[in-house]
Amino acid sequence: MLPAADLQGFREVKAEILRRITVGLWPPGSLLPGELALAQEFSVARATVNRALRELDEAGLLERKRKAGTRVRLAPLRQARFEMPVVRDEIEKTGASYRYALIRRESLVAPDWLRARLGMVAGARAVHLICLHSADGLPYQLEDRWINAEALPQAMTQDFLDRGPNEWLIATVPYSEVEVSFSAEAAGGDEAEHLDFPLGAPVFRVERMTWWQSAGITHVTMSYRQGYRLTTRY
Amino acid sequence: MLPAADLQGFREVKAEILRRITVGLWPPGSLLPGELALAQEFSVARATVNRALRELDEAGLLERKRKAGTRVRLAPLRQARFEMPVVRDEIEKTGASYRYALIRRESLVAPDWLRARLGMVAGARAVHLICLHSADGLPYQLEDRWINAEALPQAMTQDFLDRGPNEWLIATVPYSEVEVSFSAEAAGGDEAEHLDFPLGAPVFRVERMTWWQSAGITHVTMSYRQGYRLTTRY
DNA sequence: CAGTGGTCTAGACCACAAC
DNA sequence: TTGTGGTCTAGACCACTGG
Repeated sequence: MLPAADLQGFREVKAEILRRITVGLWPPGSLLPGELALAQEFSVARATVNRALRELDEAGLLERKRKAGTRVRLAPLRQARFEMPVVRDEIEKTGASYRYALIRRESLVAPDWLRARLGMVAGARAVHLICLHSADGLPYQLEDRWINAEALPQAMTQDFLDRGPNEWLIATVPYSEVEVSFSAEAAGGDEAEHLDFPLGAPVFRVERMTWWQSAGITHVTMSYRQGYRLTTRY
Repeated sequence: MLPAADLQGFREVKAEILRRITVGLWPPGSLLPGELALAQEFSVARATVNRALRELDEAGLLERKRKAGTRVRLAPLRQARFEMPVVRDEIEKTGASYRYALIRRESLVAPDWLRARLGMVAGARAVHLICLHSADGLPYQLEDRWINAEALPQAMTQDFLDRGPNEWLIATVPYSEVEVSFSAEAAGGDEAEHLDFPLGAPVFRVERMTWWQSAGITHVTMSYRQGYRLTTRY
């Protein structure tokens, strides 16, 4: 091994370890030197090496076990991370003008499927909203939202005329547990009408449920305009 | 404030801080005490508080600036993280049997769109593969892959009959820069035929490009069987 | 049982940005 | 200028787990 120039911070240590993996010096499955050995080689404290290794582990490149040591993963864990901003920000970030419109608003007894998903009691009431978010006047996202009115009674008195329920919820519920899923579906009647799709055309849908303190808060289905792509790089 | 029971590790500190945010003690936009103050309150070292705050920051809940201090984000950054395992693992994890089949294999001059995407020179050759991955005999994923043969000449001599190009690439190219995107598209001829879709039906597509040391390696479009959903929780 | 990673501590210096 | 987070260090104890 070449004489190791002294590295400075955990970032450099991380980069050097990554380099050794990419050039094949530490092939998949191989055992890395212990933290102490690496710390001595790089002339840094063990905590510095630890942070570098921990971040590479979290990134899915390494596999660490006490006593067994640190190994390069045979198949690096492929994981993708997406930022999911509020629609308004997503649109305004592109320079387009944002417009919001409430299409339908109704207050009713929660349907069975919603009660099951959010864990609501029988007979519980819910607010149902349909909203359209547009970019430069063109339909961008159709939002079909249900809010648990037992958990959030304030939702009953909101008119949601000026801003979308998403923004209102974010400002109202401090923090929540979330489940998101993506899928491709055939456009239904509402989507066809408001997003200007042919009926049955492919729609990119994002479905999200959120809980707060173990109470189901809201369920939303967001359908995007044609050609929408969710992209990330890492 | 109630007398703070002494907390033990960074996880407990993190949980306590999260609790104070969720119950509204530290509302969105508010300024948290400094690391030193928190360390004293919880009777831990500043490094412990630092790690707790750093992780909450990475999770998108806090906003930290030198000199300005740590604030609760007005709108918590919503970010979703998805595990994207190799198809074989994804299928076998459900208990289903995995089957791989090579449908087409051709070696040709890279088309313009591919050259543009991967940064290949004019006239560069590429290997084009179409593969089907099945679960319990049912079509699960159709893979349409291009490999840059200039960057990976070994791809020319691989037959890809026994295992998918994805697994071969993972074992061959140590590490790469990746761009992933998700979209909903209308099923084309290949998809209709091999995934047993009606032509034009909605298909969930994942597109991925990878680079290694700034050389474009591969481009792949993966189309999933009907009903496929990508789900995550956080 | 012994080696490895996981975490904590106390103290320190520095960089940045608000004032 | 000065306060805050960002990071490093040296040392320590502990928990898990492989041999």
